[in-house]
Amino acid sequence: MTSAVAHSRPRRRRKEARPQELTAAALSLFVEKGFAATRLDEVAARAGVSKGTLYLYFDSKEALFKAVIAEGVVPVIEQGEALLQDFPGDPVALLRAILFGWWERIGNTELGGVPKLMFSEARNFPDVAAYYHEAVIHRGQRLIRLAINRGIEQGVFRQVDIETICNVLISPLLHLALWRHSFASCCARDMDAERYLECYFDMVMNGLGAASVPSGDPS
Amino acid sequence: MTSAVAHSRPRRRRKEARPQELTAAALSLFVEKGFAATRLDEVAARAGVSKGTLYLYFDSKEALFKAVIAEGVVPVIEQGEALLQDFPGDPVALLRAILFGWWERIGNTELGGVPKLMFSEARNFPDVAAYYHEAVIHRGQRLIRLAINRGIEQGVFRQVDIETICNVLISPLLHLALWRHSFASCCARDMDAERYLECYFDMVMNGLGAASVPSGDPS
DNA sequence: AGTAAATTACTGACCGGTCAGTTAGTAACG
DNA sequence: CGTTACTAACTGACCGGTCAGTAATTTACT
Repeated sequence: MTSAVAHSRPRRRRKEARPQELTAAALSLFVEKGFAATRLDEVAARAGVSKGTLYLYFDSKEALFKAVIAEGVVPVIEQGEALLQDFPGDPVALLRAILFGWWERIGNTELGGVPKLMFSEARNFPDVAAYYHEAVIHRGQRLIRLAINRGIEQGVFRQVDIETICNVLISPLLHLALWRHSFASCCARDMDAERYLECYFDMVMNGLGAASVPSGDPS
Repeated sequence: MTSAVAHSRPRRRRKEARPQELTAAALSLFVEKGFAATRLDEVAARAGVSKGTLYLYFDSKEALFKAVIAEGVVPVIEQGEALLQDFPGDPVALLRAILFGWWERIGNTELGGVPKLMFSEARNFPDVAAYYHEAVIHRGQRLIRLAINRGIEQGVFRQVDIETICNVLISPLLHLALWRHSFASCCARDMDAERYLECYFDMVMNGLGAASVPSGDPS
């Protein structure tokens, strides 16, 4: 972050930093108000520039959308792949690290609004959807699949339909993230995230036939 | 006899049937293209009337949205409540009937697009969201909760956080429905529903500590 | 019966606001 | 000076909502 300077907003020339600032502003607003409801004037304003400037760096609103994903979510997937690569612990701990890692780095952050965005807009922007599917979903599924596979090989998990189960396993996390970015704001009685996650992981481990490990707090 | 103009449609007056026809058309289009992207001209056209007529029956686009829910989803919830009332079988069969019933009557029909609609638009239309939460979500949660409770009382299910687990249980079904109305259209081969449901219910039953079908699991 | 008057379901052109995208021009550098 | 990052005013399509008018149907009267 650049130190905030004069309020009078002198024109600044910061070609290097602009794209990052714009995608950050766009992520916030997309998550907050939805893609369609976000005006590009707002995105530009929040990034401290005019709408014209935005168009110097991105060809269209859709291109900005794609950039938000590429800068925001994809790096987290890469972190996950690195984690899998050299993970020391047992399969239960690995699976836990992946699922709770998803929650910590995506679900429980501003990025948690991205799945909602994607479900909402996939039909309207098939190109973006295809990119997201390839760069995020597919790779995320692979992460979980490999972790479960490792567990089955070691006899820690029972035999399951690996290909399918990764989608089942991620569902409750997605659900919680979707909830937070939709109904949560209009329902006093909220889902308690901590309780939800505990209940969820307990359920998953029982479902996989692994003795439920009394879990320390994530983070 | 070249009666020149051969006008298109003769005007028909069908006051009774209109609201139903309009909500049906609206459901199709909302599910197909999303709420924001659906133009009221289209809805009217599909129902065989003009946009002006639509406004004779509904005050606004939002009112039409609410009517779509009230006519489409709420009756199914009521069916579920009737099912619970006088269900003959054991808790496992009851829970199965509720969850698979949801899939058959909502997830696997046109109504399966409604959850996506709601997650997408809840923030933009808090009134509709509040109505949906009260008339659908809350009552749906109650159904599952009662079924699980019955299972615990009879010692068929293990002790779990009932309040929380109903949200976990419904997640994979929601996920599948969301998928079908978003990425499915842009990803050639993905998510076989039957296989998914089988894997899902097997997981749920193991997670609840009830031996599903096959494995001679002790205790 | 016929037919005129009254009622009501319906139409479609129109309005006003919104917003993605453009461009002519301005300020900040070297 | 020239180049370039940037701005602000602009455009044009789009769409929710309106309303003056029209066609279908019923009622009233002969």
